[in-house]
Amino acid sequence: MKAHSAFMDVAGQSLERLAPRERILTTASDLFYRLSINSVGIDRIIAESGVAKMTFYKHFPSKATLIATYLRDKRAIWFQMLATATGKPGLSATERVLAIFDAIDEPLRSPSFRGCSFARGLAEFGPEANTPEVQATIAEYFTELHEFVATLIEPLALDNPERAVIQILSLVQGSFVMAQSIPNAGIVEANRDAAKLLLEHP
Amino acid sequence: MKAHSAFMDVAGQSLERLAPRERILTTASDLFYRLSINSVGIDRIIAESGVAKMTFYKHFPSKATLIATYLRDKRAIWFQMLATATGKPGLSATERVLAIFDAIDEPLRSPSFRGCSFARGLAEFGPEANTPEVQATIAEYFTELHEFVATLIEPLALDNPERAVIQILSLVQGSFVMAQSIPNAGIVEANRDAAKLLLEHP
DNA sequence: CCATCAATAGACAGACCTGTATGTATTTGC
DNA sequence: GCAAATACATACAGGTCTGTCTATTGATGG
Repeated sequence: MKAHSAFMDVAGQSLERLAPRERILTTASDLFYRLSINSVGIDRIIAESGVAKMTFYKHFPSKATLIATYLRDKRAIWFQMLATATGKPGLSATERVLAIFDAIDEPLRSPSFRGCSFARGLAEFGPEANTPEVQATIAEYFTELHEFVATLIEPLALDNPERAVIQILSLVQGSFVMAQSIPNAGIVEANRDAAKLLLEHP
Repeated sequence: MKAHSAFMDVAGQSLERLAPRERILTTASDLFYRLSINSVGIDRIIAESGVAKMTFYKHFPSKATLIATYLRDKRAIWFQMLATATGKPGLSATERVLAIFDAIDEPLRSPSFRGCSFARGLAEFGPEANTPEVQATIAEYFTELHEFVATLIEPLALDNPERAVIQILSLVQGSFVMAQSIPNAGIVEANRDAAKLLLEHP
């Protein structure tokens, strides 16, 4: 199953030496995120990843499968990052929640930041779309994120934990949108302050 | 310039009796919002609005023009609603800000709610798109909304008014995203509570 | 009543879309 | 080194996309 041997001799464009499946996913991820999913065609992904069309369709039977795989990869990376940030030893329960904001601060300042892939996915593949695999992947992400934050908040023993979860999630998603519309402002800092107040206030 | 005479005799499907331009806009608005902009073609809008293709292109020289018009109409309706809600006489400065949440509560509970048209527009027409008219319309919306909230918050004479503006806007945009991902929850109520605390707390 | 303009119907161009088919070359495992 | 799997290039099918063109019908206003 391993696809590329050990040629670590020189640092080429990295993409050139990847296995076809990885080249496709890397290219698709870049294009889907920079532009949008519906506006990027299979032909372009095939051309830019330097892969034959039949190779593409061997790895991904349809574009919908590629999209779902793209989203699942994004989800894995994002939750990995979240788990690392919130799981650092020595943090208080409140600090674990606020660590979410610390973790997203830098990415959101990047000029290449284009928002939350899943909120954007929802914008393109809503309830009336005919892509159940994609819609299910998006729905699962939001459920999982909700549970993740609920678990973080639980030890705080708040009067209304569900309300706090909604507030934190809204501040996070709101940060993602705002970072695109008014860049270079202290958006995450402001919303971290808000989260802190909400968690500490009775 | 007037296009339809006065036949108010019977209440038909309302769309049938509108002038072509209005039929196009109504149909496009419905499809763009329910599905997405990129996934709805001109042909479908023409077919569903019951208009000839040349009539469409007479009123809207390109799809981009239609999109921009659609967004400008949405913006006008939305700001009209905001102005009405926040401008009611007898409200305190804080209540005026919170009136935003009161105003969005019901729409967000509707099963047909599909998020903020402009955040979704940003998802489809980002910095790398080749549709300057659309991108400019979206950017103007966010600037205007920012200014609107800043004006509402100004009389509160907060220590850090800009931070409060970001927080309120984030809670609003976050509400829009969350309402799609976990429907039927008290999202707006939770975020109204958050806004209240943020505004009243030092 | 007639000229003008708006709207209709429908064909068409050329590009792009997803997905398939047909061969050829290149790795890879044994 | 050789057989088998993998990836390559390319052409093609059938559909959809935006936008143009022609020709006809219908309403309006003087």
